Amino acid sequence: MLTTDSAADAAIRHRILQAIFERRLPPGEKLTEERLAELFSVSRTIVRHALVRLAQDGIVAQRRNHGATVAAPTRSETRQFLAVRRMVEPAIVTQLAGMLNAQDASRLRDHLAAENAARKSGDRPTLVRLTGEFHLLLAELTQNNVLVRLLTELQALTCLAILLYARGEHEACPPDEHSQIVAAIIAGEGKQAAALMLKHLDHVEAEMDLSEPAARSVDLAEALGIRPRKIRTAKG
Amino acid sequence: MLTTDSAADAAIRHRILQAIFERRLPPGEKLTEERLAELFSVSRTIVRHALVRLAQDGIVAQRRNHGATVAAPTRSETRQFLAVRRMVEPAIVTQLAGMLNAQDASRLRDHLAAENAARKSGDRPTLVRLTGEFHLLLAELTQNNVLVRLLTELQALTCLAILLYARGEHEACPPDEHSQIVAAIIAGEGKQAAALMLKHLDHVEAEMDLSEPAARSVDLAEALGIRPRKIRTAKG
DNA sequence: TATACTGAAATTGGATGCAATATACCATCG
DNA sequence: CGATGGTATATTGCATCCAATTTCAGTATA
Repeated sequence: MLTTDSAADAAIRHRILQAIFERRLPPGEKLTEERLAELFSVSRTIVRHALVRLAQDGIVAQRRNHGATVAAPTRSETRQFLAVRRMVEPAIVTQLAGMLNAQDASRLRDHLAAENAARKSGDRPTLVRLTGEFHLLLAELTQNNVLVRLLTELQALTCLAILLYARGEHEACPPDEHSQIVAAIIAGEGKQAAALMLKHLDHVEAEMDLSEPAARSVDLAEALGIRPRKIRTAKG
Repeated sequence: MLTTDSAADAAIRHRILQAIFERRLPPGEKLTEERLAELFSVSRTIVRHALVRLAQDGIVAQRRNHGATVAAPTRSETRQFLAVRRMVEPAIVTQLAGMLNAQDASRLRDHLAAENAARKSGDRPTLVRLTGEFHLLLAELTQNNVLVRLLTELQALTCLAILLYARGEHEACPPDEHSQIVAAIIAGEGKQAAALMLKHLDHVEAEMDLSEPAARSVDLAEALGIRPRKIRTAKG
């Protein structure tokens, strides 16, 4: 709205986001500039801009002289994302419960229908994408661009975190929680909707193992009483 | 944290943000790439990246082929920013009320002292900057990077909005509200802190005139029944 | 006098090229 | 056989360059 993008730039970012939502771009995946440039038939300049912007909101990580990779959020960061979501999303559904018109309600119902269809047909990638986009849809309905951008970012990052830290096989989002939330919103019961959303986010977090791993390889060496043997030899 | 910036890029963005906080860069100001490049003694490439990133989070507006200007949020957008702040900032102080250590408390007290000093000495630009940075400090104390980024953006945009829509001469933030909030946080009274923050944000909004202007020049032409006379003459 | 044209200057968008750095591979040595 | 060092390749970061577009000044015209 405020900015006029190069069309190609926006397209690249959208495709990368979609790929993340559908779990075809795993966290940590290298995003080589030239390779992307080929794939999208644009110059590296455009790709660079797209990557800078994705990096700006944390979707890709850029390390100097190492280029860009799909972000691999740490456990600590994941807890941060979810903390923010717990602040914002209950407030979103509270707001929606008081202002939803018929058309908005339809969009929500349609979305739930699409989720169920994907679940029944066993189309896993679509289901995962849709369950994620549910949260985006709620943000969109507030007509608040800041919220849309924020949730887009947080949803993508949560999606990546789930890939990294999910306990065993888990169903993207528990089946009927979305529909319960929608019901509360449409019924105008803001408090109830907020409570359900909070519980929902708790479930999302509970399905991940976010406890800090006790030891790292560094600690291992220490624990064994062995000093790392990589002694820096005289260099000059 | 996740990204390793070009030092110059980060410096440019920081300087621009500071200038906005201190109200030396008014909304709508043109940011010419080459001019910035000279000022910072870097190439346009670096400036471009900095501007893209600032545009990404709404601080500057980029219109295709028109370059970048400091953002001039509309009234509607301003209401959106404040809506998000009302969702997030009470939650922030609630969280802080339960986890603040002695060092954090000192930082808050020091900040209040600095604000008061600036107020007494009549150093207006510093006062304005500090009252804005108070909200950033709260975000920092949560040690949640997403919140820091979000608040940085929203604070800058609120600052710009105040310049555009303030009713008469107003004191950046009402004098003692910050100290009341800090007192509640340190006392561990989360509910109270949240309520005070909410009231504080209401005051910020109340000091602006955010009602939509009834008519625009566009409507004027229409209202008078005059078609814009710039009829495109045959071109080829 | 005010408005519409015209050409020049300024500015941006994007591509390309080069230097710096990291990665990968391979030979050498213990 | 594994580790180490060195070279070649690949990739990134950045500056510069060119085309496209806009803006501005000046001129002509009604």
